[in-house]
Amino acid sequence: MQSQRLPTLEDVARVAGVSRATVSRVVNGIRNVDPQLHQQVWNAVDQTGYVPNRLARSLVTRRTGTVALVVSDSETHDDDPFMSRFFSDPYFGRVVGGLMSVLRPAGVQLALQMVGADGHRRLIGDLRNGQADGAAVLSLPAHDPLPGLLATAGIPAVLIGRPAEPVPISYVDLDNEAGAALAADHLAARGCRRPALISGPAEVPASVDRDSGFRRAAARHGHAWVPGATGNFTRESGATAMRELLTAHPGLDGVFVANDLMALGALAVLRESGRAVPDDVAVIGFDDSSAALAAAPALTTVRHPLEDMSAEAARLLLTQVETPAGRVRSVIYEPKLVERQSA
Amino acid sequence: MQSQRLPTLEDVARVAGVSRATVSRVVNGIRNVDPQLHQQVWNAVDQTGYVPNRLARSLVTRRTGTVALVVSDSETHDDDPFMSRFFSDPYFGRVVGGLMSVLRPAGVQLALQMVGADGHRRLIGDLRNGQADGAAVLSLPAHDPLPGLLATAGIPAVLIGRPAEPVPISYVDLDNEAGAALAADHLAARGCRRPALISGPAEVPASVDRDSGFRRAAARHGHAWVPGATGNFTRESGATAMRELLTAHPGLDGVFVANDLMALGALAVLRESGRAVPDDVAVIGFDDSSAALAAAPALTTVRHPLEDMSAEAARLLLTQVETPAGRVRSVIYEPKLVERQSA
DNA sequence: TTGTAAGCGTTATCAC
DNA sequence: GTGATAACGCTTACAA
Repeated sequence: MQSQRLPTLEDVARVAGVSRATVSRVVNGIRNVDPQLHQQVWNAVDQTGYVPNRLARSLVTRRTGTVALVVSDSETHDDDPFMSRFFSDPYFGRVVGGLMSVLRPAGVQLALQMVGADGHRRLIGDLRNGQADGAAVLSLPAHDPLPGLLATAGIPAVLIGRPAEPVPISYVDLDNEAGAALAADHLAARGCRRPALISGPAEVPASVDRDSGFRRAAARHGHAWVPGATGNFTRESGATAMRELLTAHPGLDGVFVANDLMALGALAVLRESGRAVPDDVAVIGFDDSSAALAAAPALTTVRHPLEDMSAEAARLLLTQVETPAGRVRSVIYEPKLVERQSA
Repeated sequence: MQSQRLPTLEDVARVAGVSRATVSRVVNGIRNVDPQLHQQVWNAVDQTGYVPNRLARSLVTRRTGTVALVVSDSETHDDDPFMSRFFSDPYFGRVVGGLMSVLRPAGVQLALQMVGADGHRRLIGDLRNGQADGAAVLSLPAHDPLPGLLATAGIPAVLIGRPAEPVPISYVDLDNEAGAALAADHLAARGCRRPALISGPAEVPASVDRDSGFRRAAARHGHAWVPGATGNFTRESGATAMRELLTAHPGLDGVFVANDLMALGALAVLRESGRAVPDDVAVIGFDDSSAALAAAPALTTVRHPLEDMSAEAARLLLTQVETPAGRVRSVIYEPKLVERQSA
């Protein structure tokens, strides 16, 4: 019971008693058309239930009204399901929400494109072919060639999170170093004498920045060296890292954790170990995701305005789509510390 | 500096010294072609950097290799930003992850389609026009006409969460009533004498089922009536509801909350009020989302295997795309109780 | 202002 | 096996 063929411009034209071209003009709101016919055409559209075929339209206009959200698939190498981890991280949802908040009013749709190391050529080809009008790219592994490929292909694109190497491509980012410094300062101000650090994966530029930002600021406060452990941004990895740290440095009295999810894990381990937060150990997270409020005690954290950043990314992207000649631009957001109970 | 026109089949054909048709056959892996030419063609493809144009292809094949993830926009009427709320809820990410786990290996892409009450006709039209091969639809408001429209249009589609009214359309769902009953039973088994209930929004079928399932089971345990309050699935609304409940029924000793996020809010309020969980008040959530583990104490909750369900939804959808004639099917998952510390 | 006709890049149906 | 050629549904010069 396949549904019937849909009415086409041709059908509408026949009903309205005009040519295909005229119907096209009316449907696309082009002025030069007799009000009389204008009306006839719209009637015919209603009568036939005509809906323009976007594919056909895009084929000729080279515009799709869609942008791609490109997500790197490369982390899949950890055998554990990358996808469920990535997608259920608050990060993904916040980005989608932010993008949609400007895309939707603009009538632009979002297509999710997961791309592995092998898929680059295909992706670039699809984009150049007009599969989408542009691409928003989520934080990639450090040396991913994608930004460069997009740039040289001249595809409207914006990165969410700076590229690891300089590339002539627009991006939005947070000043991660400054954010981490805020955390170090706050810990120092509370009087922490033995701060420690739980970092994110070294392949992610943001991790690197948070790590160096914290260490640099800690050094300013007289801590030439800060013990650290590394996680992969999941709650579990945060717990593991905290355990390591506690074993090696039982006397630590403050810890900066590179994202809230890992901080949650750290909090749980501290509780198990009988340490009070913040009195015995102060904990500062990063992101101010929903996890921060869920934590007990509520997490002091560095606010990462991801929704705003993503919305801005969408605006930059849309601008680029309109004006492909435009300059490469970057927008850097300033983090701020959200003081709650954990530090 | 617009990038050049991409090579087309025609270009490849010229380079390979064959006809367009032959190139098409080779690229699409159709057998009847001389191994000699086969090689020539692939060489030409490499040499030119040819990538098939999906739009053009889809226009004729009526297949896009894309499915739509349809999200209702209707909740936007609460002025507060629906999008950020919806997208940052773990629900969204878990669904996307589940869908992708089967779509991605199948080489199928996902396009996000937000649709308001006005957008139905357009959406159906786009889908019938072959904008996507099928649609996965996320839990809609109770009386949304969309499922019916999809069914009568004969569009391959599957609902995640049952339709409020019977409609000949495939869906996956959780036995929400049974899940809520599990919670009621557990509370009774712990010896709770004064259970209470925090429900989700009445427009969502799942809320209704959890509500009725809990009440019915509570009745079996001798609680003819259970005091309740209603939230909207956000953490804050859970806190508010808990406050109401505590004011009206200070003696309650157990509460079933219709999702984990609201349970988080409830937990915070109970803590503020000086009540110990689970000793003074036992709390059971629903979903077993990441929030459940983040909670302190860790949340006892009803497991909702959303990733599995979404993966199954994707499989059902793909099957329907292959075999449009196929039967309407539903798959109902059994919930189970995950005992942690809050009850 | 309106119509005619030439594409957009594929696939698919034919003959050869 | 392979190559013309007609769709697919639309936009857009160019004519009228």
